Amino acid sequence: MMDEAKDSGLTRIQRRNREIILEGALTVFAVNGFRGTTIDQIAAECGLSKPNVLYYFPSKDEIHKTLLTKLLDMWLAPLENIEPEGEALQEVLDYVAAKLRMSREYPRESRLFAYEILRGAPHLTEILGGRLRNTVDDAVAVLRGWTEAGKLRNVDPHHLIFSIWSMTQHYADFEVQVRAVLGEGHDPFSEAEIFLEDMYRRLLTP
Amino acid sequence: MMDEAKDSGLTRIQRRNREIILEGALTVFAVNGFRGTTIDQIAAECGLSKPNVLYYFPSKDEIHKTLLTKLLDMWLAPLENIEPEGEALQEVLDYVAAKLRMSREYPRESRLFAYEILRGAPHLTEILGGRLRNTVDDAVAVLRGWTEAGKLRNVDPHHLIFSIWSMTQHYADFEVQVRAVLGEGHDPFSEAEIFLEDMYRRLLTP
DNA sequence: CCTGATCCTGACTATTTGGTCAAGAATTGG
DNA sequence: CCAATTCTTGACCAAATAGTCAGGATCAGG
Repeated sequence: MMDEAKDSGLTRIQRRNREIILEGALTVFAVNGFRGTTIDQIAAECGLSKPNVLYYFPSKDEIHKTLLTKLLDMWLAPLENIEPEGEALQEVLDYVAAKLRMSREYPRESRLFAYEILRGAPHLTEILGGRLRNTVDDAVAVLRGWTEAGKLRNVDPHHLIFSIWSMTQHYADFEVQVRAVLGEGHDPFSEAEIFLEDMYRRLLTP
Repeated sequence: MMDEAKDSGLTRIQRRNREIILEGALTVFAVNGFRGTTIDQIAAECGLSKPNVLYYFPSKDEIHKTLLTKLLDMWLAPLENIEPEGEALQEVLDYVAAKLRMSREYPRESRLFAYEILRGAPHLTEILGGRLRNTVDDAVAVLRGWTEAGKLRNVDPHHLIFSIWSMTQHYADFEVQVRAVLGEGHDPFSEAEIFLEDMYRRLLTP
């Protein structure tokens, strides 16, 4: 077997089963967290035997790390897609909307990261201070540029980003609470969309 | 031994040791979550033996539940302290500030709740739909009143509350991330205080 | 259809962990 | 100062859990 790039050295079956395992593991980790998840649960979730799961991944740790790094791109993409040449306010509003949409469509990913950060991010330490920080720094620079050009009201760009993260992810991570408080007959996400658009428009319009 | 109210039926030693255990358990649960915490860790944290911990509480579950219910009052107090007769905007700003201060001073409590909600809140189900929801409903009514009286700009009161919760608790729950992104030389909480005051003032001023 | 490689699993081990218990140590009240 | 009560713990148990392994099933290429 040759050892080309990334996935190329893998059998069809390997590719498929690794995918199945990551998919199932994501579901279980998102509900129970790392420590609360057992390999048996993952195996059951994907309809494989436990030894079979461990045939494709050497350990529970490895499954978890693989998931986190694999999903980080997706999670950071909207921030990287901010277009410095775009219309400032609209770019931010688009980012907020994109982030909220991700919380709605990928709540498992949101929870996976939430659990990991809560634990102190043992599997993400380098990334937090490295790639993530760089990405944020870039975005911060763009925001500052817009502010200096008078296109945005002057607010602390770091905390602006934190606010967007926390508010959008809240609807995925704390969904139980949100639903309990709202009761029946609410669509948290579409209400949030309206609220957030209004909020950031008001906050950032010069 | 007679069985009067709450704590009264307890020895001095019982009161003291239960307190020590809850204190130590809070520290450990806040870092590792429920499933990630072992009774041994709790025992070590408080300098007691494991059987001794289990002499004062029948199970790990019970320690956790006791902590959650005990701390819920504290956690909800600021929301209950909103004064309908007060000056609307200032009341909300005070609430935000109080909530942020709690994140700074009681990060363990914040994380304890965050972990619990993330898990789906098995130890808080009744409370979420009961007491919490009522408290929020009351606050929502007050906010609506202020809005109708023209004292606050018209925003969805539920989502206003969610936004305050998520943004303030973010600084406790996701502290690792916040610090990694900001780097050295920042005081996240005092920066957040400025940002949040500005944000909510702007959002809510009619 | 044959053979070597890949895939899969039942049975197993070692460790961790929640919880028990009997017996000794300390404390309390009379 | 004595006895009853309360407190503490070493030793233990049963269940859960991460991970192993030998051998059988399946598959891909020739």
